[in-house]
Amino acid sequence: MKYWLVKTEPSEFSWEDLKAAPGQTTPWEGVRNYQARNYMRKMQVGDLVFFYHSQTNPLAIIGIAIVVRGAYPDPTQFDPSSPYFDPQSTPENPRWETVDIQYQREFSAPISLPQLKEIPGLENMVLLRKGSRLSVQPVTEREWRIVSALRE
DNA sequence: GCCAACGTTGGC
DNA sequence: GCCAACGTTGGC
Repeated sequence: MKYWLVKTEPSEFSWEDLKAAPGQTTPWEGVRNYQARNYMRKMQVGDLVFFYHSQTNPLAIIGIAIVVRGAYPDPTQFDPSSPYFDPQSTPENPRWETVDIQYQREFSAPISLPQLKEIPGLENMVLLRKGSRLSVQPVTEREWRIVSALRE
């Protein structure tokens, strides 16, 4: 099993949206970055995912989701009415993929970015690296244990 | 709203 | 294949 972190602007798709989704499950659509896509390709059913809110207050990890379906072509790339439409992508040769994630648990309180920066052992976490913009990131097992131990 | 960091595009 | 220009992300 592997561990991951996904970033989202809550004005686009929030933790509350995930909880309210049918089956508390959503396709993680709209990722249009090759590195992030490549990580999604490595995601397997049962992998755990930190859910992080960006561009908001507080900047924080809110809870944990679980991968319930591994990578498959992101349907929004074929939909001309979608903001994620990619005219260069075809069903025969799709460029972008998505995974399905499901709500797993919510932390008793969000773990904020400033707080994470204080915690020994997280110095190399991708989220905390300067200029890191990756919206889908790997988390090491050790980082996962340190962060999840901060909350019930 | 600013701006640093990063990714992508396209001329050459 | 280089790299300047441009667009986007995201913390502050």
